[in-house]
Amino acid sequence: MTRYSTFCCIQKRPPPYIMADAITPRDEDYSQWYLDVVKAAKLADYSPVRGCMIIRPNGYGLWENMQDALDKMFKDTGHENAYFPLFIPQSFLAKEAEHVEGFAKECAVVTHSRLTVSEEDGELMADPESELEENLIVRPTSETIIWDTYSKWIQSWRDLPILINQWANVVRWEMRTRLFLRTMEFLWQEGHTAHATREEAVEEARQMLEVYTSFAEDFMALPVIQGTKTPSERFAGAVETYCIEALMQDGKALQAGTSHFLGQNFAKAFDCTFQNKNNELEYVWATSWGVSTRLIGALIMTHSDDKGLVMPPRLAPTQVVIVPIFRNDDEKVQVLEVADRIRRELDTRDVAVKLDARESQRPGWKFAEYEAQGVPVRLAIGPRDVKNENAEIARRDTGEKSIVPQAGLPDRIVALLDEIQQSLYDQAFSFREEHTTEVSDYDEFKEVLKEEGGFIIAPWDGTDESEAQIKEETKATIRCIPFDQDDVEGTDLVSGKPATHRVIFAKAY
RNA sequence: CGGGGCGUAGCGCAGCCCGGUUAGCGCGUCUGCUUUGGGAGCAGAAGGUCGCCGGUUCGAAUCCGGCCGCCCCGACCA
Repeated sequence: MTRYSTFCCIQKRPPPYIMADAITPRDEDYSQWYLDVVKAAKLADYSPVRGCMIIRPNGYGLWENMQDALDKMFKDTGHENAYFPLFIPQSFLAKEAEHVEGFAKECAVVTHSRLTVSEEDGELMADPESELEENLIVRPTSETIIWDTYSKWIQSWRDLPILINQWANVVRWEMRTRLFLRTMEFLWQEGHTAHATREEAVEEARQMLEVYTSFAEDFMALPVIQGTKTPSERFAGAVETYCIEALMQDGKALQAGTSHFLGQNFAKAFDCTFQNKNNELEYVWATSWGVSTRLIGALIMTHSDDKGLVMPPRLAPTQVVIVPIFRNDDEKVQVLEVADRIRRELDTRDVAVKLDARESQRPGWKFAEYEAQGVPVRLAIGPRDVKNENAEIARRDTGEKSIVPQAGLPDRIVALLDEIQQSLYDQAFSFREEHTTEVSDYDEFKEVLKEEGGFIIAPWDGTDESEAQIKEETKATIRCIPFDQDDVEGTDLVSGKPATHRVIFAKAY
């Protein structure tokens, strides 16, 4: 159908030039590269409070698109949104033994309700008179307040299941923070469901892991491996934690989403029972599942390059930017007419398109700026293009540029966005394949870990001791036990005992 | 909590060792003209209680003491 299907590359990559926001190359300092990209792409800023971040419009736009896609998937699987409070009575957290142990060390505690001016030094201080009768904690996660509530909502099997999600912020007082990857306050969604049977709850937890997998792969272009967490990596209070694990460009693993089968632990802690069809009183079965703004960190570290952010088209707040080029008013009128016509055409095709007609910045500046910000496709239209009825297309992922006719441009762009989406996935998938190694002995394990990192598949005897020893000696942890394991061969790397599972080891974020 | 680094203009830094004109440079900002197909050029301008408190001194960004904050690397974690 498309008459002009051949892209002609008219120019190679431009030589490096001095950039306003220089980005440290990845192979020089990966950690600094990440911070430079976040800054150059205007995703986030540091806040006056250590460990917190200001999410800028570019970053928040990404999050909004993630929310839209996920929210639709949650609704399609029967969930409803609700909102539970930020403040939780301190006593609630103590009710589930493992849960309190897991979170007690990182809770922000509210002890007073007002400020007053000190008589001694005139400084503002918490008013001693206003000390709360019971401390409040800022939610690190909402299981406790939700199960307190569910215990009031649920009496009968007729009240089940409850399938609720909430979009919220949570606070975990972290020692060491990194923008998006680990911040003291972060945005997330947390699903909390209540079920009549164990089977149904397990099925729910597995279903939501599938939802996360689809989201990661189809929207983020992020290939992930599904599996189960080992007991040591399990969520505090869960019976089983399922996860999706992704591999970043530096060879480190990142947990991209978790889904927990909570058994009856929280039901017991909050006395949440129901009468079943046999007229027996039974504890409710639970799940919880979440993904956070950390996914933005995953997205950055999976696709971006030394020129800045690379966004997958399906999540990009701006998918196409049009940069007009002109030297005088005559050219301006002609160029903008064409540029705006193309903008409208793309708009009717539901392409998120932006025409940047600002005259305060020059075209070259805009090229660099949108590349740093990761906009998937750039169209440049100048006097030559008006005359020849062409446009210049540049794709962010490969840097490829081509001159194409204006006729049929919307179709071409829509197809190109899909192509870029797929190409990003393929590239990330190949990278993961190339950096996944199967080993059978400990020396080989250490060698691979040291030389190239990545995912290392190895036999494990299922004991905490082996896992702990390997972590102690190499810093690598078991990221997950992949699903569907039949015959497991080989022996544990350190104990030499017969393996019970083949697991994925990696250094992790 | 350990190790390292840093606080001087909106941002990035120099000056500090060896105290002494009016605290300087780059980027950015503002004005004007020329420019505009890969981060423009020239000319001019604005912008600072040198992190905070105290001490030494005729005189402190600089020396001394204390405090505070932030970033990076580790231990802990999504």
